[in-house]
Amino acid sequence: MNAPVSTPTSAPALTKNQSLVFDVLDRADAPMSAYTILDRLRDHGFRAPLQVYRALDKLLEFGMVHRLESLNAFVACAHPESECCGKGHGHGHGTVAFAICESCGHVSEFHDHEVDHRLGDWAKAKNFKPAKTTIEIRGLCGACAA
Amino acid sequence: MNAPVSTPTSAPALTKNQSLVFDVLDRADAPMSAYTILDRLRDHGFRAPLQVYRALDKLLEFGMVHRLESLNAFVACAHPESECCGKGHGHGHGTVAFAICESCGHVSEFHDHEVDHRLGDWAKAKNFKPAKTTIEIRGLCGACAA
DNA sequence: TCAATTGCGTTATGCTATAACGTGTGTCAT
DNA sequence: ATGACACACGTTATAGCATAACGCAATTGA
Ligand SMILES: [Zn+2]
Ligand SMILES: [Zn+2]
Ligand SMILES: [Zn+2]
Ligand SMILES: [Zn+2]
Repeated sequence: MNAPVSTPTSAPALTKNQSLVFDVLDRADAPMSAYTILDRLRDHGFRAPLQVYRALDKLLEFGMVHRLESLNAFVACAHPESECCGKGHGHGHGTVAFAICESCGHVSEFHDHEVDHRLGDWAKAKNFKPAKTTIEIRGLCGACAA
Repeated sequence: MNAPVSTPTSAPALTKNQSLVFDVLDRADAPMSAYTILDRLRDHGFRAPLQVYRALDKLLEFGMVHRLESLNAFVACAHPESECCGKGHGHGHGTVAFAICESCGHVSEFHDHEVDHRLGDWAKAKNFKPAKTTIEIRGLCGACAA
């Protein structure tokens, strides 16, 4: 009864907890910490941080959620469809960058091919094998800077 | 008696605590968490995390130390001398990137002009005002990948 | 001399993340 | 069927990272 429930879509089947966590993130208009997510889901039976962290781990693995390292918080993936650099695994995308407004909390997710390649070239030159790359720009969005 | 002690160098004068924290980081061959630094300095009278965090805040402000967001840890600045993009404030440097080996902990700090400008261009196009940019590549260094 | 500023030390607290245990439920080869 | 396995789940406890709030001491510069 705890197995993932398949859906008519092509996305990975999510369990109940995973769906609940994803829905909260997807509806949010700013990054959320695991504990904030937990509080939002108390009415749905969530009682402990691990319930959130376990769901987040899977959602991260599926590429449906991103972790913002500079905030210790999470956002639903919002990268544009039909991205370049698809790595074959369906929804997959290459390295992505985030612009985070420190005033309103809005996050813009984007991909820059050139940046990606520059960093890849550096790694190749140094014989470094990248596993995961984090790019986060903190600042003020257009609306808040005006 | 707690005022900064001036030195013969051009660097900002550091207080005793700031010097102790910086020395620990400068001698380390891997990033250190604030609590690890604290433990290293118990013999020098450090008793509480705030003593470390306050010193780190200043060292970050001086640009002598960097925070690795994906590790919640700190490293002494090791960017090459005579960098481009100097912003006028002496030691100052533009956005810097880190390659972090997940096996041996070694960190390489580098600056890539092209990446910097690409991200700057994106920001300009989106009317986003960057305050601080984080670039961290986690992976395996040449020695560990071999 | 009197504020304002800065650094310091201490205690307490809050936020973020994982360890370790056991349960239930599907899957699949035997 | 039945056992082994993988996986999701729930719970309690603990570990790791960071700051709030208080007061004191020294420096600086009106
Ligand atoms: Zn994405
Ligand atoms: Zn904003
Ligand atoms: Zn540096
Ligand atoms: Zn290494």
